[in-house]
Amino acid sequence: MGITIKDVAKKAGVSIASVSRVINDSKPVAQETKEKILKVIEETGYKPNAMARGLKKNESGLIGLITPDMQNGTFSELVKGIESVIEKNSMSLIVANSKGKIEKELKTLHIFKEQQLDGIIFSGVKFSKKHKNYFDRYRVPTVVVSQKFPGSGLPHLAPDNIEAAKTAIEFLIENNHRKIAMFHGPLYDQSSGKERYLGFKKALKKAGIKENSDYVKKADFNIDSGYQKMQELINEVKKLPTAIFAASDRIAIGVLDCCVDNDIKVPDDISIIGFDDIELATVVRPKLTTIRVDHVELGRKVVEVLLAKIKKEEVKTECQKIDFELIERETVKKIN
Amino acid sequence: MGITIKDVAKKAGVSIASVSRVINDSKPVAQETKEKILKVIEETGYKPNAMARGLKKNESGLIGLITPDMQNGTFSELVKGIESVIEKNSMSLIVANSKGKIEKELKTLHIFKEQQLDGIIFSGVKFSKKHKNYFDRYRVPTVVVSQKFPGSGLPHLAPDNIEAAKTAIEFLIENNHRKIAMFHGPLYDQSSGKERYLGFKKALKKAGIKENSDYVKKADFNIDSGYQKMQELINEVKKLPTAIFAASDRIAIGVLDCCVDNDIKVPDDISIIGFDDIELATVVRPKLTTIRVDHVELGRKVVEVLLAKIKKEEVKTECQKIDFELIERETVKKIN
DNA sequence: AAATTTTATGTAAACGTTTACCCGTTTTCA
DNA sequence: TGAAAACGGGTAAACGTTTACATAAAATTT
Repeated sequence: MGITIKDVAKKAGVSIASVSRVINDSKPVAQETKEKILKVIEETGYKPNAMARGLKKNESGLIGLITPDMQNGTFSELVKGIESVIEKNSMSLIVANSKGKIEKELKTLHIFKEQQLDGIIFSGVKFSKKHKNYFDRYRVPTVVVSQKFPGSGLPHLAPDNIEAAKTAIEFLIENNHRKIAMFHGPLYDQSSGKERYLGFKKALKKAGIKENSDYVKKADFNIDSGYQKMQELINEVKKLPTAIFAASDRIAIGVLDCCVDNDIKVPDDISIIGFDDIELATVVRPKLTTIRVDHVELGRKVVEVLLAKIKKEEVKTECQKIDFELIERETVKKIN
Repeated sequence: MGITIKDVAKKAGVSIASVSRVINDSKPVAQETKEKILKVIEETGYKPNAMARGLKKNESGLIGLITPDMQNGTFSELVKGIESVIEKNSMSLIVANSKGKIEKELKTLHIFKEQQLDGIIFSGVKFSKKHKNYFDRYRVPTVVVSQKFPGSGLPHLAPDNIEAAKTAIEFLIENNHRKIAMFHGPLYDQSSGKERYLGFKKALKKAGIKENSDYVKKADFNIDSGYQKMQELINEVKKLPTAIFAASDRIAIGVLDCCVDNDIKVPDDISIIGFDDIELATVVRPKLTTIRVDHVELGRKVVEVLLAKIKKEEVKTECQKIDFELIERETVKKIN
């Protein structure tokens, strides 16, 4: 079928060893021979078979990414970052969408194991016993992104959610907001949702503001959920807060929608601040003030850590922090 | 290092052939032996090495997707469709982002070739001589998605852009719009941009409306470009059209933005209709009337065709059409 | 009961690489 | 000039599978 190293060797009148040596330049080969071989490779369009090579060298040149959600908006940035460094090392990326289902995650991990992936970038929602079993059993180099999985022993990169949330709230406080609501995400242990909530509490405490439990709601990270929670808030509460901190831009946009439908003016009647800075944030009117996390950089760093782990370098398992930045747009009112 | 078929065989006291047979159940094995082997596999957590298998069977279980843009909004739907059927066949998906750069595309194709991918889903912007050379030389099963590449001889799936565009325009005409503008995309031969433009012309002709060349502009498929072209239109033209057909939702949203900034009311002063139905379309206010293309289905069908091609079944190279649907929302005014 | 078929299993040769090991030439240097 | 070192390149053994072929045992037929 395809052209193999043997064909090249024969055509060039050398041994396969020599061909292999020039391909990988793993050992010196006489200039003349080298050129002969290169020419044949050029002519025949020979490409080494990665499976054979992988079998021999025990590496596949493949990195796998497991994500709960490709719709996410931050996903494509993350991948951009990942690809940029993966490519430099001439590896390829396999993506799999787990939809947040543990079963799907585990299944994908199995496939990845079979495919002999060199490393895995794991972005899950929850870290279960089953995950732990898996990672303990098959020791594929893995790094976790975004979420924290305590007890996994896996290195882990994420923005400093606590600090970032604190920054958002402090911004509101600086602008004289006192009645601040928060719509946080699911509160799994050490999840980004929880951390953002912690940051919220911390900032409030520091400013000596008492948390009002009527103003705190759990949402899922999507638009509909944001809308729904806002509607609940409007129905339940006598006096609306002056500002709402949403744990994601999607939630924030749902809130915004709901305000429009209820004739609540943003930011005049109520201020909103989001998290992530996805594309939607600039498309919506008024444009969303939010916390921007550099997911391209996140992607890059993740792969760097992963590569280090693959090379068996020592890698610290604590969280590495990614930069964030408050992006001031149009949804926060400066109160006098 | 890892557990191999040999280890399993030894532990179970059988030959590796038997183990292989129960893994693939390629030949009958006595119930008793089978159970013994299965037990050992269970205990050891043995996973067959896909590289070794691939080397032998000459297939990798990998499908590659080359896309110019993962940011696209339709991308994640496409992948969802692709994954759903890929998964059923226990294969995996490799994605690569070409950013529309031919060099990157070619490079990726080379990597895919090395990795012995079983098939390629190619979504490019332009089909060059170099692409042709490539596909002629390495005959990897490939199907093209979205764009049409005349002369490539590759099977190809896409929505019926001409009909879809025609439907959009006819909807405007039914609602008594006569002065209709179009912001189309790049007009490469048989590109989706061109086809949508053709549909526009066709509908106009059928209704006996003369095309006004001042109203036709080339945009790129993004928000900024839509904004810019709209601004040009406003500056250049004495009398604005009553409706604008944008070749993508992103263009449409740029137009919408520009209208807001110029105090043009949508849809009262001007109507807008988009194409794709990405998430943004429902987030923007007023919500965008658009042509929805079922990209999940597109993804599914693409893989089905690809799988057929991999199995060397005869596949027609003509375009296969994907359903579309006009989604009426809030940006088109019904004129009396 | 012998001859035949069926069934279950094992043996060994591929698949296309990389690489340890070997050997013959040439160069270097005392 | 001869011994040692350096160099270039070949041979063959792995890597972990699948599978054609062979063979022994069991089941079936005559």
